[in-house]
Amino acid sequence: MKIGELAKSLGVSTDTLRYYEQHKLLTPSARSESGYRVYTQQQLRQMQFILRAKEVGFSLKEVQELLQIQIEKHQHSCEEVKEITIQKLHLVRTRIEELQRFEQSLSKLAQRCCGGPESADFCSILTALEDVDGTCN
Amino acid sequence: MKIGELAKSLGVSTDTLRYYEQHKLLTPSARSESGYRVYTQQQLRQMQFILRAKEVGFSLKEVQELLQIQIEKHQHSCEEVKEITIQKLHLVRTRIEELQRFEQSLSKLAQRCCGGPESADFCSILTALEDVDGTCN
DNA sequence: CTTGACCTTGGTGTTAACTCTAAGGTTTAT
DNA sequence: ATAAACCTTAGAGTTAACACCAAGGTCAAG
Ligand SMILES: [Zn+2]
Ligand SMILES: [Zn+2]
Ligand SMILES: [Zn+2]
Ligand SMILES: [Zn+2]
Repeated sequence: MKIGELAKSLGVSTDTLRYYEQHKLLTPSARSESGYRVYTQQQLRQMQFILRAKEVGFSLKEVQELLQIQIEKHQHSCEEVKEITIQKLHLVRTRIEELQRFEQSLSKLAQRCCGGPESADFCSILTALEDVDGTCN
Repeated sequence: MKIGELAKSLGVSTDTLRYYEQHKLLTPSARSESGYRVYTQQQLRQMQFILRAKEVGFSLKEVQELLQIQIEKHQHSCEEVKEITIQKLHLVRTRIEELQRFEQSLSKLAQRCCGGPESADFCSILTALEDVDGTCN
């Protein structure tokens, strides 16, 4: 398989594949005489692993860790894998909480504003942001 | 007020104030003879507005829009202000949903892995990521 | 009169995950 | 034989919101 074929079958760009190579996520199995990258089913499966891990929310850096473990499975433990997953989970939850605070504040602000066509001179969103005690939250 | 005093009273760095100036969020009211930035109560209030808007989740670009409106209030409508708020709200909600999907997937993965000290040869997290039908979600 | 704390400008560095460009070599089909 | 489609490399650009640095000017206190 050449890079374009692999890219097409995965729905990613050739740039992405070269980028992953640079970042040690996927190495072609060989080069052709003319220097073209050559991939096998093995690499296809590895890319599928990478893409699934990304879908689940792992960053490329984390995917790299997981890949390393997956490749040398018997030198690593379940504990290790679960640890990475749990850490990511905590991170995601923290971010969700932050965004939920934003959501609370924004929806309260929006509720109080009439949203009408009159001038914003007394807009409650603006006054909430202006006043020291503006109840933004 | 000089930049250091304003920074301290707001709990931000002087770098941040200069950055905001570059990005048209806050202009000092004047310069001293020696070229120092001079700020008044007016700028202090404007910075408080900016910081409150940021706390609520607005990006600096959005804050800039809001500031423009706040400064020329009577040339703008409640509708406009509410629109910006609602748009941000939608964006935040979309992001929350995405993260919640991540959370779902990750917690299911984590639940299925025993997390023990044995080798990861049969780790269910890895197999879920490997298999085409691995139930990652 | 000399520290030391403050101020100035302009510039680079950070993070993530690509995307795009330029300048050129290779393959395949017509 | 030539155009289209593919491939190569190295490097720059994107976004957000600053942080940090160098080289130098300014100001108050002791
Ligand atoms: Zn109104
Ligand atoms: Zn309003
Ligand atoms: Zn296990
Ligand atoms: Zn496991």
